[in-house]
Amino acid sequence: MTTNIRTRFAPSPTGYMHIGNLRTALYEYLLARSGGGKFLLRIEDTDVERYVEGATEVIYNTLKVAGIQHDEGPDVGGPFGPYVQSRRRESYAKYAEELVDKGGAYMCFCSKERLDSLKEHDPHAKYDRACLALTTEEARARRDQGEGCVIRQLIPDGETTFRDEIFGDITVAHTELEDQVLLKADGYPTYNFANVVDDHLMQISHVVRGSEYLSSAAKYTLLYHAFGWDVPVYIHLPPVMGSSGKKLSKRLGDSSFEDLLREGFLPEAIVNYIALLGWSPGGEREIYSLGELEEIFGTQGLSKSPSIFDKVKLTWMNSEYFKNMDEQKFFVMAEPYLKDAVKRPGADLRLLAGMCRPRIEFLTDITKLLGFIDELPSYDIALFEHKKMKTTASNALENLRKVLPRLEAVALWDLAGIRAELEDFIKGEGLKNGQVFWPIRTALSGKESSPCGAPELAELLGREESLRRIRHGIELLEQS
RNA sequence: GGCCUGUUGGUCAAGUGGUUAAGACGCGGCCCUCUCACGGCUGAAACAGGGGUUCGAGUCCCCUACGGGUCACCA
Repeated sequence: MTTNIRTRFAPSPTGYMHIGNLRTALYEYLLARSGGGKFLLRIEDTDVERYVEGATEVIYNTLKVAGIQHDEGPDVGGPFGPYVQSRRRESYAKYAEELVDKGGAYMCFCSKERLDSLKEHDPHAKYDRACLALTTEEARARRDQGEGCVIRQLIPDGETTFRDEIFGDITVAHTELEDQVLLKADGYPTYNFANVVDDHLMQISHVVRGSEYLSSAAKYTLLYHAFGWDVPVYIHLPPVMGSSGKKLSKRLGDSSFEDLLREGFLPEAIVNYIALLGWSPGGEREIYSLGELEEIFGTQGLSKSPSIFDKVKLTWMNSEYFKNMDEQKFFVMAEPYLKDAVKRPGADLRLLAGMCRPRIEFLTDITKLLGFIDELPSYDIALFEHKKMKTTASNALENLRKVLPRLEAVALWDLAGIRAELEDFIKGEGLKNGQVFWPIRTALSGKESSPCGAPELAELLGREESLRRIRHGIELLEQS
């Protein structure tokens, strides 16, 4: 059994961390943690043209907020640095030379034009190996004279079989493979090369990446063989798709991690949701903290087929996180929204927080939920009619008129006092609860639903405001 | 187009030859109840199609269909 698990998240800094990327990072992190190993971050910035300013900050921040902390990386250091590929250039050149000497690669001087012309008749034509005819000495001499060149991998005859943890054994005939460029003319390595070299040097044991690399894996395997290095365990993840059925992307308007946070999703909920998107621990449980996931994660639960990102289910999970959250923590998070929604002095914000908690999917829902407290919305008297409550406009009016003086006479305006008075009234009149509670609740809130019932509303609003709203309700009913 | 690969309810998914094919989200109904929400119960809803192998196939094999990936001096 492997005990030295080392995984890595190796994004290229494009400035946009989509959910699929984050999930990959999460699985890499969980795999390392579940085996007591290390998780590292490596920035793959070998494409100078695509570099985006500030993009690495997005990566750091996303991982931090998600709680996916790396043990080694550009910002935290580590024994295998630097962890930024642009700062490891000499290393790639050195290994490329080594591979040339070992016969696993060769220099190529072909121009872009010549390469293009090869594809004129067949766009899928492979490089014709023209430069393979050169001896290494000839090639080096030309290069020393300043002629631009790239280094290409020499694909031998035959076929390669590699194993993927998810997909099993895959065999690829070498005729399908091209002598791909390993070192570009600008001296930078291609992803295909840098990845293999770095993964080896950083002693990565498990390579987790998107399944778009599956068809390249044979080439990487050949590279490891050519160097005489151990091949890591491959884990190719199927993609996360948007509701369009296409892979998640910024272009299609799919939300990034940061977008989701802005929309009000909790990082814990997002992490929990994406952990289960393409992986299952088995069993029926669905709510897991990051710490719990670290304990139970394993590659055997990984799915082979793509998954569609479902914001509706994520929304449900978000509300679950509010419901299960520590009371004080919820209050601290909700407080700004509560204060914004309810300006009335003396409002019991903790009580309100407790009411909102099981009723919200997002913190912003609080505003809608409590807006009626400061100001009674204008409402239609049709609200007083409720079939199930057995209320009509006329009996609502009648009951409100009757109960008003009773409420006016309540000595101590608190929940117990109000409730006792109302219950006594109902009993005395021989009515159903709803016939009294419903009209009062309606008059007090002006809404068809409220986060609490009539007595609670009355206490919340206070004697004066409550009586005022009930009188207003009576007036509305009288006018019709 | 070649090659690689996938396909269980609308969605996420369990299932590794014998099950009435779990569970969750969403949707419908009921209960609780002064509304809404929570909670509880419940319903509709799936093995892409066709051939094999087998006493027996969602599970193994083949073909077809549909989908995804890849074929760059991008990652």
